[in-house]
Amino acid sequence: MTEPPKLTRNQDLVLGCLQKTGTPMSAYDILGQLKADGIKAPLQVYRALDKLVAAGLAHRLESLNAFVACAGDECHRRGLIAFAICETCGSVEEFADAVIRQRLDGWAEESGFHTHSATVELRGTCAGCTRPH
Amino acid sequence: MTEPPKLTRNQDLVLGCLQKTGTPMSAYDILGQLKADGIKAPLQVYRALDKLVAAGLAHRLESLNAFVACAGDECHRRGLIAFAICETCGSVEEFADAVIRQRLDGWAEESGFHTHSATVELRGTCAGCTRPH
DNA sequence: CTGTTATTTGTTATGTCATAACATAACATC
DNA sequence: GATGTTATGTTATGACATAACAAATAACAG
Ligand SMILES: [Zn+2]
Ligand SMILES: [Zn+2]
Ligand SMILES: [Zn+2]
Ligand SMILES: [Zn+2]
Repeated sequence: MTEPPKLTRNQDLVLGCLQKTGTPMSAYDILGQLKADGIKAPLQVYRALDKLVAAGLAHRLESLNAFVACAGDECHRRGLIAFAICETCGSVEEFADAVIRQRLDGWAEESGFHTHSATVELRGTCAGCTRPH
Repeated sequence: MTEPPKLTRNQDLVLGCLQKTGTPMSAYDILGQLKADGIKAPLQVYRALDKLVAAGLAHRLESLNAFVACAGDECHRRGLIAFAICETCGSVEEFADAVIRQRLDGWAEESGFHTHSATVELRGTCAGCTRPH
């Protein structure tokens, strides 16, 4: 449905790093990992992240000031995504809920608010960390 | 219903500053405003903010890395609050939606996720800024 | 009142996240 | 190959947040 974004070298490196790690990373975490690949300055990372986020290939977690590769299990790239972030193991689950979206849209409509973007993030403990084995 | 928290001097100064301004302020914004009152270091502000947020008298806006006084119109201090942040005028509206809360709780229940805190923030343009006059 | 404990405050230094500004290189398209 | 556009490299700086320790103050039992 969406076009292949054709990543540049830096974008590819940054996305690969996020995917390999699987859990949220700060831009400086990524920078540290990619020193060997010639990435030397924060801006190189932030610029790549901007594009990846815009393309829906990565997400910014506002409550963490960090980034994570899109899980992409379902085609959620249109519409509101929620994140559940485990504070113990760092895992992130993405889920989309049409009802939540509908309620937020409904509130906006009633209030005359024009939404540009929405953030829905849960912080807590994931199932795996609650029952250790 | 909840007891009067009995604010300390610094907490009172910081809350007053937030209330007077009405729109989100960073800790350093507050610091700048309160230099005259003897507040000299970021930590004094952050410590006061921690307590105010814990008491529900102020809120942290994750997507802004900033803080705002609680609007407190309704007794929303128990349960999930959503924020609509105008990117034009900086105004913030708080609202609580039981259905959203229920959906998030439902997802958590199904997934075995134990939620410690939730963030719901909309960024966009408020009614006043959409229709200027 | 007095000693003990817990909380709050003051202060310095440092750590972490993000962007401004400007120069250069790569790439497309005519 | 000139031109406009996008991506990069680099240095410096700005913005947000906390560590660590010392001093003052509040709370409270004896
Ligand atoms: Zn995703
Ligand atoms: Zn976990
Ligand atoms: Zn509130
Ligand atoms: Zn507005």
